[in-house]
Amino acid sequence: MTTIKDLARIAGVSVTTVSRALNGYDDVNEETRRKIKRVAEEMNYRPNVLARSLVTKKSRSIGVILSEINRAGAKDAMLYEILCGINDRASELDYDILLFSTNPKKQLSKSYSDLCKERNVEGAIISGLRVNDQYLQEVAVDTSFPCVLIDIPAEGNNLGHVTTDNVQGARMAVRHLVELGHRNIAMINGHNEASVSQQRLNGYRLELEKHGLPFRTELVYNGNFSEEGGGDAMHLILRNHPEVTAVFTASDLMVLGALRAVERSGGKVPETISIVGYDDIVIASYCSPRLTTVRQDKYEMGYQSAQLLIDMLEGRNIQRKIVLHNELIVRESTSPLRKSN
Amino acid sequence: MTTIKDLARIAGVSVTTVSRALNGYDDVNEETRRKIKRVAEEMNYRPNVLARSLVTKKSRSIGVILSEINRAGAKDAMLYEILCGINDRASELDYDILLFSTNPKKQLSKSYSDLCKERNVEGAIISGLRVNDQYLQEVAVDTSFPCVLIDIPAEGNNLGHVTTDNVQGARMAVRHLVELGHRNIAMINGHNEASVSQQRLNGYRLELEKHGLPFRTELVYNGNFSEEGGGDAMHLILRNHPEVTAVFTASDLMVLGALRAVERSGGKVPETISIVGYDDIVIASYCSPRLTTVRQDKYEMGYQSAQLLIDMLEGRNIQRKIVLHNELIVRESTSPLRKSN
DNA sequence: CGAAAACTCCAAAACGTTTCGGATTAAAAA
DNA sequence: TTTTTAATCCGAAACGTTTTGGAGTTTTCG
Repeated sequence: MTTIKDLARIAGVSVTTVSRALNGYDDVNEETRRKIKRVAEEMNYRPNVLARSLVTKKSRSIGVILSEINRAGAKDAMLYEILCGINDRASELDYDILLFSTNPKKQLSKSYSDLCKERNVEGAIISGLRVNDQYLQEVAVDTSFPCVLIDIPAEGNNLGHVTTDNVQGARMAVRHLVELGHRNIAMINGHNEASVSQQRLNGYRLELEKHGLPFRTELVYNGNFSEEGGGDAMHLILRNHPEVTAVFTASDLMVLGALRAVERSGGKVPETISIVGYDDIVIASYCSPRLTTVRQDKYEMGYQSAQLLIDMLEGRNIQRKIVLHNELIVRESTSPLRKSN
Repeated sequence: MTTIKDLARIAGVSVTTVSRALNGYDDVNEETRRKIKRVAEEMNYRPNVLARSLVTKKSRSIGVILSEINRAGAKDAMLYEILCGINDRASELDYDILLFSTNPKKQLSKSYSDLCKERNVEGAIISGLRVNDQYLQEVAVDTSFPCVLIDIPAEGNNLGHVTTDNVQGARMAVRHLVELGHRNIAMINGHNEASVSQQRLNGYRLELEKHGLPFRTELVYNGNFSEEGGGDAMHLILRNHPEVTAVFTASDLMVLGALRAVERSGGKVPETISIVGYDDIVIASYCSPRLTTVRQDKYEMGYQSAQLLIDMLEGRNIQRKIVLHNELIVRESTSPLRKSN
């Protein structure tokens, strides 16, 4: 590897001058600069980022912490799309991405922020934390490290936050069902430690009340955001609440499980029961029936996260909270209430 | 940030001793070591990886170059699963992952290997390159940089290579169709610049010949690995070759498009035409009909890539070529040839 | 008891950059 | 002509580690 010293020697100038020439300072003669650039080109010189970062304290890299990035995630590909967005924007702005995984072993010995500091990333984007994760406290307290959280509301000095409007999303879903004539609408939620669950539940309640329908806690089941959990929840709903003709589900993945449960019980979607999901994952438009769902733009969430974090890193003072809108996609898993129900 | 100097000062020893104590050298008194460790703990000391790497020349990080990591990839989530595998193994072995994207702009100004050298990764895993990519030459010539290629056969000093047995996979698919009674079997392939396409085509031909069936080039269409391309190819097959009763397709994604084309033409899968896909992407088991396909273990490919690269980095002399087996998954998109065809 | 060996420790150099504070020379102004 | 100013350049320090090559003690052994 050729270093800046080699360049200096060959070009017959000092190391300082090479550095300043290559970095575009204006106290170097244009002719000298040209010569240095030529030599650098010829010798295929690449500055060593480690050395540079060591002195400038800027690594131009950001950490991406995706909790539970595992094969199961392939089903909804949510993390993938978020990652794509982050990657695209970061790369446009010439930042590199360090991917941190958090396997259980590490989690015990090293906190995320230690991980980040050690690796000299300038900031981090974090997704998939539960609201009671200990790291949240850590990050909120330690204001020295810039973070952007995805789908976790948190205030703090060096904290940013991007999410979608989950209340609005849930309301759209419920309104759609109400407009189709449904009155007994259950909900399959994720789990209580997810901020999005709390918000979607809230939206569900608000929209019901707006239409003068009672909010009944016994109609809300948690499916833990998993296919299996969704199936179990649906099973309970069918068994315990035969009056229910529609259910709002907090993720498409859970709908997939619910679909099976309905089938097993001899019912049919949407004929005997309407379901609206959340996320608009890829499978949603390929499975049968195709899912009516609330689309979240995961890619955009990633893209905006990267933008926000880098804005923060570079000292631009902008809105630290970004809320994206959702969109209701009507497909085949919902239909008007039939008299026969 | 507390540095090693701070520790030395507080602990009352030299910087050297702190370094050696923390790194487990045995020329430091156990009592001294304990004290140093205690101080380090108290001051929440984290070694600066930049500084360390600068002198050791080891960054304990690997680059992952996924060409075309974009939202479209969410459909098959292949890259995601590969990435998961890489991530899991790398993290188990305590390596960090630097994610490199290759947008067209950068590609022109900087080659992958420059990118890697500049960023001081010790080696790279590369996926998604076409066999005629200029970087392949680059990488084959420049033996100084350890690389593992996924699905690209290449020999070289510092080169590793993991793939699945595409010939065998294709043969299984075709044999399955033959055993179902089909005689006129078309193929929808990817594109000619993909190594896997070449191999699958080869497997298709070999298996046909084994069963005494003619290999007819006019029955092979390229669908460019895209849903749309698969649809177009299927359209042509249906129009030009009404005798065809089964098609082997080089990716599930293309099957999805083909399914639509069949539907538009008034046919039905598998009743009027049988299709077997490749990859076993997530959608394959959710779409309708569920896809008979050749499963590749993408996660394992990633996992093995990481293992192989790190073996190479750490000087272990092992087999540089890893070929995983595929598995035929029979679902609903294939059925025995009917007399009515 | 003296020499060798073992045990602890450390100063300084090195890694490849950037940056600070001038120094030298040439051009412009007085 | 002398003084300012502008244009170029450079030496040395700094970033936070690891490593080299010893040096000073203490222990062991003949």
